[in-house]
Amino acid sequence: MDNPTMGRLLEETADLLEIDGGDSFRIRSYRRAAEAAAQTTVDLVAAAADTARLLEIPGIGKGMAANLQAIAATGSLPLRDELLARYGAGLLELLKLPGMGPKTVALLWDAAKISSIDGLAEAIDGGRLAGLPRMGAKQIEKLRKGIDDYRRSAGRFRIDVAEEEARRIAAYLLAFKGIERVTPAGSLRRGRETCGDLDLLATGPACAPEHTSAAVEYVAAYPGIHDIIAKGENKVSFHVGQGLQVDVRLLPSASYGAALQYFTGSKAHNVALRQRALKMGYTLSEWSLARLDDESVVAAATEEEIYAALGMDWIPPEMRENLGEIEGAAHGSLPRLIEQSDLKGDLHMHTTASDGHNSILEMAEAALAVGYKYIAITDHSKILAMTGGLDEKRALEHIENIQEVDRRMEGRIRVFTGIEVDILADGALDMDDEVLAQMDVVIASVHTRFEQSREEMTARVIRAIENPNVRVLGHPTGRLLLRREPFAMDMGAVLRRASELGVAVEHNAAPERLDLNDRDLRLAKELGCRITINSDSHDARNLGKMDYGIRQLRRAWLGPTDVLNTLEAKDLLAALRPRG
DNA sequence: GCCGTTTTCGGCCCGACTGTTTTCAGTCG
Repeated sequence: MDNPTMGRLLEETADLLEIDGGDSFRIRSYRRAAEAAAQTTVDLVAAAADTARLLEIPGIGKGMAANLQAIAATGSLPLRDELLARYGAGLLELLKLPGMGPKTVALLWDAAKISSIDGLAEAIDGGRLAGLPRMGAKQIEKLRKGIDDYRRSAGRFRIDVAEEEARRIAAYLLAFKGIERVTPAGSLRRGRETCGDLDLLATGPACAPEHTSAAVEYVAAYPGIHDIIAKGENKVSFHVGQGLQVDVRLLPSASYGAALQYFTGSKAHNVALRQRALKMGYTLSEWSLARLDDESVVAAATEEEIYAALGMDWIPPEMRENLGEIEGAAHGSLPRLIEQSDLKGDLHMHTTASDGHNSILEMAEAALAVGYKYIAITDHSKILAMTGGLDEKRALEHIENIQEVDRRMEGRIRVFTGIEVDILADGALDMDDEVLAQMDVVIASVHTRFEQSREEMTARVIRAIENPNVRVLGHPTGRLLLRREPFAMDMGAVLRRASELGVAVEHNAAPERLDLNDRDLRLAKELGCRITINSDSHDARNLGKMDYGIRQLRRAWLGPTDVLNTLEAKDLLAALRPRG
């Protein structure tokens, strides 16, 4: 079992304890320990034999060390099992609904024995919630909408979750003699934000036709399998623990390229490509590109050969949505897409001054190690009290501390001053202008939710970016992927105003956020909006982890010149909207 | 349940919003 899984068990135990009405400080301990388990670099299973080693991890005491040892030994935690037996796993799922916390879950359980999302939906339809404490018409309507949203997103998995699973399975497959290559296809390869299922293509001598049985058995023995859906000659389908469906296909290397092309999609891209093939006298399938007249194979082993035979440049998977890439590839006019190595800095990160895990110096050192030329330190402002957000006095002190580190780095890396200031309900900023005017990078972000109409939300954000101190609009849509609906606003109007003002719009690279969706990013590019991609790191170890965000930018065809933080440090501040 | 003392017990991130509450509980960031 890996550390994140152990952390998840502790986190679920905390949720169950909260539903159970347990001591809030004990619950917090479980959450802290869950976080610690997920974050630590210590291999917990290996360390389980050595209690002292576990106790060195902050947040792990004697009780939690025993819990971790129990998990390492048995794969489960007695307290969690006991609570699960009492309440059922459905309650954990209920907690995922927006506006649904442990108290409400407990109330629904106590008063109506509701123990799952389906049960809740039935109770709402049957009118059984009316009359319960705190269950007015509005509340019930909110729950109904929450269920609809949840069901719509259920079955899809965040790209980083799917990719992590793909990595684990690929490592397992590659350990088999005769499997030489494993490639994820489908929406994961195209870099979509979420994946409905996972397509893994494997090839090598063990995948040759009529010799696959040993490899098929090996795949079916993957330890992470929850249940097997289908097992055939060259394909095994199964669910893994979290419900993700995985299809592993074993393919001969001779047709690997054709299969990769076919299973990468998208459907629209493939349809258009096959039409082009037909016009040229070919037929394209998952096995090969072949001549229509004598069925002789023209290309099949690699994607490059196939696209070349169709008179096209190879197309990066992120572009394969039939949005003009086929014509571009045929004319040799596809743009060069941005790559991680183009980035020279990161303008959004947190330190221990608010809710980050590392000091300014540690962030600077980590950024240097990643190869950046500059960073901006942007801790939260005071309204986010829970994060230890900065008030004016602390913000001014923070500026001095940042400048001190900048001096200490002696030009090896520039450390810019900054803040992530919250946009209040009326569009005012959560900090005095005189203080903001002293910052290099002022990111204005929406965190706090108000019941606001689309018009009010749009006006709120536009008023904020009109403040002359604001240089970047931070994670603009407030999207937490698969969990909450976005702040509803007119993104077109916001992006248009931002481009007029010269305010850069951030694409937050954290995989749970990925703020701007494909459409927003294409619109931003169209409008000539300045775009910056930032990690929003709360931990030095996340600095430089931009791959998911970069892939979103690539999906919108953005190149190095479209993104601000490909600039050198000396050009960056000038390129940002002039201050004040 | 953890931690750091005040060294074996008491503190543990806080403030704002929504809906239902007629004085506040629950959720969120």
